[in-house]
Amino acid sequence: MARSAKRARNLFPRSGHDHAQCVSHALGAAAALCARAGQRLTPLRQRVLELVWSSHQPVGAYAILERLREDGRSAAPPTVYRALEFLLEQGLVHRIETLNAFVGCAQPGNGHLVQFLICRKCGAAAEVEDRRVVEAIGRSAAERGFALEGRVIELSGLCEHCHGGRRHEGSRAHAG
Amino acid sequence: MARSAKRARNLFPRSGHDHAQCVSHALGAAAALCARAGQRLTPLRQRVLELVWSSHQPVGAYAILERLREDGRSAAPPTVYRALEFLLEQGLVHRIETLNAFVGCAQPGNGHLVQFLICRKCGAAAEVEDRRVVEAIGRSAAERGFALEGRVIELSGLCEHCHGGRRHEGSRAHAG
DNA sequence: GCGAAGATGATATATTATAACGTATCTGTT
DNA sequence: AACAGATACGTTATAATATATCATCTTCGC
Repeated sequence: MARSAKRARNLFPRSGHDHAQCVSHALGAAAALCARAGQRLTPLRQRVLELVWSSHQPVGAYAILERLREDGRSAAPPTVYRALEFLLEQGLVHRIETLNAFVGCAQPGNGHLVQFLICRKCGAAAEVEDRRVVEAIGRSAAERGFALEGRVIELSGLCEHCHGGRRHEGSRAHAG
Repeated sequence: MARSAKRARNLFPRSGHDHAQCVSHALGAAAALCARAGQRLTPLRQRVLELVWSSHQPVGAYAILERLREDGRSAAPPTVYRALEFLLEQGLVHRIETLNAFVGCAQPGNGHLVQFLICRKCGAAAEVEDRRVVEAIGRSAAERGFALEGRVIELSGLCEHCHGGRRHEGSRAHAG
């Protein structure tokens, strides 16, 4: 299934990781996807995407707005929200409901059904796509006669770097 | 065990159901729980709880505020938010993140880990507690070295009453 | 009744998000 | 190149949601 390579990816990158590469990878993928979809990744939209990717912590719309103004642009809330709306539609960013904030999509173009792990200490949000979770939720909804359309699954806690590296309590997994 | 009786409960009550009973049941359970916990369910808090329970649709804080004012009370946003904070702490109401709104807890005092099914047509939110979903999520987090603390699981779609009674269709879904 | 803790009142403001309308830019066609 | 329609962006105003702060009142244990 060629999944093992993907699992090796760092969910919560270490603070020392090469973040410039995260950004350039995301921007490259976005450009490719928009080109394929016939959508216009304008300079403004690209810049907003870049700002969303400025870290692995979800970013608020007004934080993005400030940064745009620091760029010297004239920008107002709709400037940011419209760009974000576009990026959400293209699947390039996700909205984190519990934070009213936005984070770059780690696997754009996958048509994925994702969950988020959100560390309350470092603030980072990791995108996870666990088939078993998606299936359990799908079954749960179906059994109750509910025609499922959208899923918001946001899990808070402490990431691997923020809780002393102790392994979880209760399940058998080796990981890493 | 002894779950089957509970499963018979209507997730999404019919429009014709006896809602007064939902409310009085909720208020009674709340009074009992607060008494046991040594917490004060003041008239204001009780009234806010009653307003949250005014339907099975999540209610916004400002809608509650208006109703309080219609009661003749002097009320301001903090009035409502403080009461809601109390009710959330006691597990008597839930916050629906995707709606910025609040809904009564169907099973208070259970220490439950719940999911919500939210109908985009009728607006009702049903509280679900599916062990398999909770377990799948717990395993997913644990395998990734994430110390799970909080779960927000909000599923949108059409409830049994709003999609013609058809049973689910394989649950194909959109990207995020 | 007294003092401390808790709850509410009241004012102000912060934060997040959208409506509405005008202008500019891009795209495809002639 | 000129045009027309569609799309994107600028701008102003305002809506919707949430919290900070301090004063007052109530309740509870003593």
